[in-house]
Amino acid sequence: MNKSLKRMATMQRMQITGFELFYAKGYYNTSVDDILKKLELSKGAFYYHFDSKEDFFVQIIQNLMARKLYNSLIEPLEGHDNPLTLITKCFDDAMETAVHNEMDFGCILSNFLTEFNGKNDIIIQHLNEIVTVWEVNLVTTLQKGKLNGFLDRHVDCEAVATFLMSSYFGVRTLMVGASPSAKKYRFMTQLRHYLKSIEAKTVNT
Amino acid sequence: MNKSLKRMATMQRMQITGFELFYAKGYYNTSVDDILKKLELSKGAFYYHFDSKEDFFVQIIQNLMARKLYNSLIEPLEGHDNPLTLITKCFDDAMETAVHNEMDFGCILSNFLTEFNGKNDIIIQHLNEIVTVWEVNLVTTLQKGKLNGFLDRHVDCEAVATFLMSSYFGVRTLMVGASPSAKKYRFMTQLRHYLKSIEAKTVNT
DNA sequence: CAGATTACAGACTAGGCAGTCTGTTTAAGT
DNA sequence: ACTTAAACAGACTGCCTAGTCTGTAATCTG
Repeated sequence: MNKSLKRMATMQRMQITGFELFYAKGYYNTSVDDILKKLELSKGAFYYHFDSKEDFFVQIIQNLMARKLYNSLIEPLEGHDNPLTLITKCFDDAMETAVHNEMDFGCILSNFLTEFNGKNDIIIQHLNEIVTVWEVNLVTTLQKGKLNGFLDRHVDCEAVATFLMSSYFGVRTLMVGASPSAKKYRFMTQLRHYLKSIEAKTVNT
Repeated sequence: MNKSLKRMATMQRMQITGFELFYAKGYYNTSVDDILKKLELSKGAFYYHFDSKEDFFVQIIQNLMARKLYNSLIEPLEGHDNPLTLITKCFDDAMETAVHNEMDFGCILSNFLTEFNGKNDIIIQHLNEIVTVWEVNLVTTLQKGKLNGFLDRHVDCEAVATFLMSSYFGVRTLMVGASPSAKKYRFMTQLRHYLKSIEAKTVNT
């Protein structure tokens, strides 16, 4: 096997396992040794490939978390359909995996934002970058929807994006508690209510 | 000074300082020594009054967090006015302190729920108790509002409560990032939109 | 095949952690 | 004033943690 390929493969293996454990147990609550034990690798291997635990996590953000966000919350919004329909389906799908997945610990972004807030500004910056990517995409999608006549002309797309992100972060936190599917259902009914209120008024045409 | 009074006073001092540090730095990221250093007390004092760090935190939940939740999110909803107006003002006030307070690290409940999820079931149980108190109160307030003709007859009060709690948890997480006051403003405009959509339709009377 | 570089292994260090234990001071009761 | 228990002080233990360092096997290169 090519050397640089092997290097990439090992680094990716480490990042995937690291991501799983960090997500499940939290960054500060997961030791480098925990990750290495699961990988059956040694300290030497880890610090050969990464400068520090922090550097390791930053790379996980950029490689794995960014991709995950894109797949679940950005890519589903592409296309020229009604953005409100797309957003509804996108949120529904994202929450559905949470309902059926025992290993779901809430919204990845939201969890880590909470964990690092006030503790590690560098990591917070990297996380905020991803949040911004989502926000920008949401706003763009909404604005396009407005141009295409799906949204009411008076809606503030940035405000809608903030509200949508807030509610999604929050419901994912609530869903880790009891009866996630009931909470999902309740949430979705109200989300539809809200989205309907910013829909283009067909009466006006 | 009476002995039991002194005991209470010391325990309360410890809990207040512990709460501040836990909220700012997280439970797992705050050591008992950190708290004792700020208090200028010793290990002996701490373990004389509390069984363990966990026991200490559970008491903080029951004494300080429960009270804080009541003051900021439950008590303001009392009365026979329009619950939608009360909720709007309640959220606005709760977020306003966050805007002006440098030491705001998001919603206390939401932060700790995230931190302990999957790590400490006992503490999660105690936190969920408080969340339930909030939920029950919200639902009751909304139902009363429906009876009094402020809400549309068809609204699902439990779903509204879930949606409100979600959005509040989430926006508090978002607000710890950049430009909290702008986010607050955007959030509030959309919250009003949403609440208007579940208002009683005066046309029907 | 020789030598150089890569990709690890694992012992080790220094510091932090929750919790224990023994001792000392303070204050209440009599 | 003497006793007794409460309210601490602080050294100590055992364990965990991030990161270092030296050694070694595997692999590529000439």
